[in-house]
Amino acid sequence: MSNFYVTTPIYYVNGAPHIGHAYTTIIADAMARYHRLRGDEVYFLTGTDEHGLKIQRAAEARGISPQEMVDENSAKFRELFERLELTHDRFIRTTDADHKKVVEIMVQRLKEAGDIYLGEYEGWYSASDEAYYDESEIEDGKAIASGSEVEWVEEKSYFFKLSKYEEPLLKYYDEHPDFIAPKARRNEVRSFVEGGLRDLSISRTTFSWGIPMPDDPEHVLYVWVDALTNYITAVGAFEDEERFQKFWPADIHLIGKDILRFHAVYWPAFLMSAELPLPKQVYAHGWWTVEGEKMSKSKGNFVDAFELAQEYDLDVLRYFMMREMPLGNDGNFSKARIVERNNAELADNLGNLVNRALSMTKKFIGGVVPAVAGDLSEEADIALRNRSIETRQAVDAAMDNREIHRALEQILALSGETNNYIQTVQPWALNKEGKQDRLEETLYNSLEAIRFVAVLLSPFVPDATKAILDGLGLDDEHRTLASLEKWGGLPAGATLTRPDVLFTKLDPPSEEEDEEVDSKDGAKDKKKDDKMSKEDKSATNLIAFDQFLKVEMKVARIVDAENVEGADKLLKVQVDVGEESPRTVVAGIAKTFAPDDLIGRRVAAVTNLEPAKLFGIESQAMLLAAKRDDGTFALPSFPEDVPPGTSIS
RNA sequence: GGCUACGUAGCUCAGAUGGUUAGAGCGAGCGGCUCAUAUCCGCUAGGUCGGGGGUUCGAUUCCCUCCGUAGCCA
Repeated sequence: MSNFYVTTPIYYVNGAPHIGHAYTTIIADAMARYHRLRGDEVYFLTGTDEHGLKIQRAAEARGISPQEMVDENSAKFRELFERLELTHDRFIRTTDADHKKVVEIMVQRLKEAGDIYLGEYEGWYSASDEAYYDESEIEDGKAIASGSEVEWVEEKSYFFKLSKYEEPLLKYYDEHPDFIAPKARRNEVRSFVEGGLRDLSISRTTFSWGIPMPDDPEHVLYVWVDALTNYITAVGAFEDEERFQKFWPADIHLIGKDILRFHAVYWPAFLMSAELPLPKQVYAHGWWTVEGEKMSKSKGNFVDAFELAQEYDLDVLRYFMMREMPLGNDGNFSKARIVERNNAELADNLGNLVNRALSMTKKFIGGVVPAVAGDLSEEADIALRNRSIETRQAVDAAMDNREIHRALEQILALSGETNNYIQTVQPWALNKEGKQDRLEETLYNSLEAIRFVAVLLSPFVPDATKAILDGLGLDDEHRTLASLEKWGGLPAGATLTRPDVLFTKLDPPSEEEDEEVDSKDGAKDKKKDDKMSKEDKSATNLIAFDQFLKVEMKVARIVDAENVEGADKLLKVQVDVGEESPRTVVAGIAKTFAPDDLIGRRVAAVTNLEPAKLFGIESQAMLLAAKRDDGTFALPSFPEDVPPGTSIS
């Protein structure tokens, strides 16, 4: 048993939570739950970052106090995390009293180390980006990168001697190869630090919504000292030494890759200066694209986290996010993929496994977990047992390596293996043959394997697995990782209750929906408008003119035609569409036309269709024809004076 | 422009410190079972392992170069 401390970033409360916030926090939650299952003492921290000029201005604009504003916005995050059934131990806010106190002490420490001095800061500043820009990054009074307005600002500022920590940081990275993960990120940070570090401005006088600089309240602390310090506030820094010892350093700071530098450079430097231990790992995860496109304000395709939670079952959402995307990679949030994984892996594989095993137990032996001899002798039984125990170990290893997707892969593979086992031992046949003892053995083994699956999966898919474990009549003791060290932990005698459908199958998105998403351009309007117009269109079956323009149609002269062997409907046709050589087209009109009827005719062809293979022949275009009710075809024809390749519109 | 990754079956990805027939899941095709949520099981598919060059007895795995993609930096 050990301790495990996991953090998410604290989220800036200047907007509504989106999919990225949900993702990070869900991962942290799964890690926390997993370690609890392992018997570790866990502390899971998340929260909100609430100071800064942006907030101050937004509050002014609304005519409310900054505090009111952040209370309101922070509540949204808290509410979201409740909706997502997350199990954080604390939701910290940078406006919390204890946090302010710790920040002050932290600054004091940095000062005592001689790492803070008063200087002058000037430059082009964008309030909305909260960033200074170099002269070269400005055009027409706007930041090129973000397009936001900049103003020339000169102010006194306290600086942190970041430059002093260049060497110590590099040394630390080299001595702790896992400190920054994934590896590619480590290289990135390393080369950034190697390029030289400038001292860091840590205070501002241009706004007041923040924690005042100790001994100089004209200044408020600028974001990073304030925000990053939350990680130690929550575990009792400078306050509860015992607790602090227990959980600090954190095992993992989970972050998005956009804030890597702050966590992998500034934060460790602050901690070195304050003579505190550094976190064991900073892990930068990737971003979700949405249906293949980057999320961005300009595209208006931000996925609102509440909508997400409403649209999908929580278990499915969690499972999908963690299974689909290796931590550290980018991933694509696509409805089709969610449906696929839900249906194939959760509903068909696992859901059906549980259902079939429980119903057999009920039907064949009265729904009570049978008592069986402890020793396994059948090969299939032994294989299933070994596989279960190996899976437990593999999942453990995967979690230590932060390979959540692998862990899930392993667990679902065990579910598949259990389906396989049932297929092999065929309890229904044993029942028919009256082989009662063997029947009970096989059912017991199936149920025990299901217990392994459900326990292992419980940190990731909490609700459905709870239903399974409840169904097996298990007490808490039999739901721990420790209870999976040996096979046979499922207590006999419990009466099973079959849970309701665990995972509802979802309908795959229609092609229409797919296309709509694909063709979604920069429309910044709300989705509602979007949906409306789409509905209108689909209702009347209209397509936009530009959609029509995508179809390339040409006059095609048929130069040759022959029957396709083995296919009574198909003709292999060579058509001249004004290109160097004729194209091969496979057309389904053999029942109406004999090859000889066609040669020389000028017809219409779609020439930019994806090639398709029919009976091994690649069809490089499509002939247009009218299909009569009786299934025969009529071809259009063009006069002799229209050359092949003439475009039709 | 510099740096760092990556480019493997239709799709999503594994993998090899260089060595017999390069793997999985999904999709597709075929066959089987019937306990079950039209579920489950088995078999099949032949992908120049981005292009070219080099090192080597042997490279998809090492090196160089080119092309493409992504990230970081300027």
